[in-house]
Formats: sequence, C-alpha cells, structure tokens
Amino acid sequence: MFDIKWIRANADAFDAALATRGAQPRSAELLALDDHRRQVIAHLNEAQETRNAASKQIGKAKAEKDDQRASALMDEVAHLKSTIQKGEAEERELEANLRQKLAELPNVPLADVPVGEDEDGNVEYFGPNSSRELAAKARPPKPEFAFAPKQHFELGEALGGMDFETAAKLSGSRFVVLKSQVARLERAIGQFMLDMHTLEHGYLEVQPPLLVRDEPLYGTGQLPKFLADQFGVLKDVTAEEQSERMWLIPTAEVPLTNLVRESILDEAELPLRFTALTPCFRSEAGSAGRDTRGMLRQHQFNKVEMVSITTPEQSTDEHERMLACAEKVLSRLGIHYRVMTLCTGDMGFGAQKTYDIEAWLPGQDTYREISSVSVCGDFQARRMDARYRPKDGKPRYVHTLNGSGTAVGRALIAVMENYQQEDGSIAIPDALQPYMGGLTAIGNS
RNA sequence: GGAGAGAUGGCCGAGUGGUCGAAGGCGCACGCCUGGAAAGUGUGUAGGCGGGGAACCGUCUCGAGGGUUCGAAUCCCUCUCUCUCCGCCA
Repeated sequence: MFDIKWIRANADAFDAALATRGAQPRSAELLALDDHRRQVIAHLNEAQETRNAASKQIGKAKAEKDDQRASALMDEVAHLKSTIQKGEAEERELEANLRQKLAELPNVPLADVPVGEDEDGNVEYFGPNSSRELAAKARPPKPEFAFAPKQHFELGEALGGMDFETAAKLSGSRFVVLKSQVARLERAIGQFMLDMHTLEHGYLEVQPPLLVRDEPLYGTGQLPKFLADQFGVLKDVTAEEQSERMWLIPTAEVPLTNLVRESILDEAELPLRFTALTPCFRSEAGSAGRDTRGMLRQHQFNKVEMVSITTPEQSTDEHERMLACAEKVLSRLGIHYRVMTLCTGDMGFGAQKTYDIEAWLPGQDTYREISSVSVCGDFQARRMDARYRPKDGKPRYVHTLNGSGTAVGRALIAVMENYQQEDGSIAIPDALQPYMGGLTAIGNS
C-alpha cells in the first residue's frame, strides 16, 4: 500500500514503476481524488472548530445559569450540525475510495530489479559478489546418472508411498496421500528445516493459526485482489448466508507477518525473525492444466516459512541473509540449485525484490522453484499498521520480508529425484538420516 | 451451546452529558539534590489527519464502526475481544 503523500511528491517515479509492472499510470487520478479529500477535510475542520468553540461557551453559560445566552448560542451553531455530518460522511467516502484504489496497486520494484514482462526476463543471481565461479563452488553440483532418472511420482507410486488416485476420491485433483517411508521422509524434511532455522539461523519457532480473518490477508496483500486464489471456510455451514467467513492460509507468511500488526515495536527488538512449518492451501484457480501430474502443484502442501521484521535500514541486508538461510537448506541436502532475481513483471504483488531458488529436478530435466524470498519494504507494514519507534523520534513503518525455507513438498520431490537409485530406491541424504532413525535408504528392504 | 461481567494512555486505575486527550499512581526521560548512589524533589512523557519552512495551530481518536445531542469516555445500535459460572470436548 502506498503513502499518498509519497505519490504526491514522486508522481513520475510512481507512474514509471507501475509501467515496469505492466500497469497504466495512475498518479493524476489518485492525486485529484486526494486533493478533493483534503479540501473536504479543511472545510470540515473549520466547521468543527466553530462548533467546538460555541459548545464550550454553551457549557459555560449553563454553568452560570445563563439560559438565555445558552439558547442564543445554540441557535447560532444549530445549522453547523448538518454541515458537519455531511462533511464527515463525504470524508469517509473519499477516504475509503482512496484506500481501496491504493490497496489494489502493486509495490514499486527496487532500482536494481531487472525490468521484464514475464519469467523470461528473470536474471540468474550469483550472490553479492556476482561471481558465477564462487557460486558454483559453494553450491552442490548437478548429479550424474548412469540410467534415465525417473520423475518423483513414478518413484513414489512404485514405492507405494504416493497415492494420487485415492486422494482424488477423497478430495479431487491436486491432492495426494503420502504413506509409509515417503510420508516419513516428508516429515523428516520439515523437521530438519525447522531445526536449522531455529537452532542455526536465529528464527523463533511459531505455530500460528491456519485459519485467519480477512484483515491479515489484507495486511500481507492477498486481499482484496487475489480472493480467487484462496480457500475460504464458513464458521457455521448451517447458516450459510449469515456465517462468518474465514480463510485457510495460503502461506505462513500471512499469520507470521501479521504477528506485529497494529503495534509499535521498540527499535532495540528489531529485527524479529519468525519461522513456522505449516500446511498451505491454494486454490490456484488460474493455473488449471499446469503441472497436473505429481505433487508439484497441490491445493495443500507443507512449507517452512521465514519472516523478518526490520527497520528500513536493515531490510536489504536481511534479504541477502534470508536468501542465504534458504540456500543453506539445499546445500545441506546436497541438492543442486540456481538462484534467479525475478524481473519486474514476474514479481509478486507486495514485493520490492524477489529471489527464487530453483532446485534441479533430474526426472524433469529442469529447474523448479522451491523457495521464493522477498523484501516488501513498508508495503505490508502500512496495510497492517505495523511500526517501530526509533531511539529518538516518531514511529516509522517497519519493513517486512518473507521467504520459504523451503517448500517441504517440493523438497521431497527434489530429494527423491536427486537421490534415486537405479532399482527405484531412494538414498537418504546425510543431513536427514538422524530424522529417519538412521536409515540410509528407503524402498530396498 | 446457556447465563453474567467487562474493554480508558507504556502499565495500574478514576471518571455516567459540558473548558476531559482524560485525575491519581507506577514506569520512562531530563534536571535538581549527592563524593557517588538510593531516597527525595521539579519538569516532561500517545497516535492519525489537515495547514505551516519551522515554532506552532486546528481536528479526530477513551476496544472498532455507526447514531442521538449545541456538546459524548459517559446515552443508543452493530461488531470484535477478554473474564467468570454451567454444559460439551481433543
């Protein structure tokens, strides 16, 4: 969400930023609306001032038992009542109108974000040193196979650990039933990641609600624009019409970021770092037909999420730090990956800048997104009214960041495809063995 | 699910129509006092919006949103949340 004052002062930059996201210029329209709003406020304040002064006099007169003077004063300001009421109503309406328009505008990309229309405009990122060699050295190499590697669902079904048919009977397409050692492996991956972020990276473990009201979704930017991507539930299905609606979280970013909503934090407590392992629910309404096979794109999946709340000065460094935390997961698992800086046209609604981590999937012979790490500036903070108090001075909006660390379902896919053996069994990466009771492989016993 | 009680500033807590953004206390900040500290003492201590270069001025906010009134923390309506008792329950 934008500060209308910022738009007033930076109208051209604002319109230019919208253009990089493929949107039309809006500053003229918004500023005209704001001018009108301010005019109304000025008139309203004037009328209120007159009324307040008179009311004080009336109070005084009544205290002095001077009823004549009191009623004379009352007559004098009686007509202001309707003026004020009209002004208040008009201000409310203009305010809501402006807020609604601002709420549907995407965030402005940072200056170093590549400009592009879609994912073809994304640029590979080799770390703060921009060194392809250093990055290649630090990351696990691409595995080589003496046989044709299979896709995860072929492996999973053969192991008796992935059942899409039964899931479809229960819930329709884009669900899966995991069983036996595959289910255990999925659980192990989640625990491994969560332990890493809490024990090594300084994140606070949180178990948030999975069901939230409208406001948190509005705060992080899923509402009002992306209503169709959400799963909603009714609190009382027997009273469908009057029933309160709640939302299944599409990501733990929603409850974790909103932990600080409507608060003023102390500067000394920043940055705050939260992590959670939660199921995520997405209706993905627009993407029917993409990745229909396997568990790459599901209505429900587990994900370890990281969220940081920082000062404006800290946020870009925190972004690099968070990316490093997510990369560490893949390094430790020994999975080859690359990092992409998303271009302006491919970034999410609330992001100023986003890195995607794409894991190598040998079965698909391609890289697939497994983590997305974004810095949002004060965009979400404004929507949530989340601020901090600098050592000396007025409250300022915090900056927020979020990143997957990482998607558990997709990590399962990556582990299975990268660690598959010719006989269809899956070797267990060293890092996961403690979480698998010491097993070194599944499926060959 | 049934019955009842509440929500006031960073915290506690007074205030049931009139100079109340709000007594008092605690906390915090700065000063005085002191060799230093404690104690004591003085002053200050919310946020949003509009106007102004600024000092500052105006306005709104006592859980949230509406309403009544010349005037609302105080009266009315709706909502949210908290607490107590009963029932149910992993």
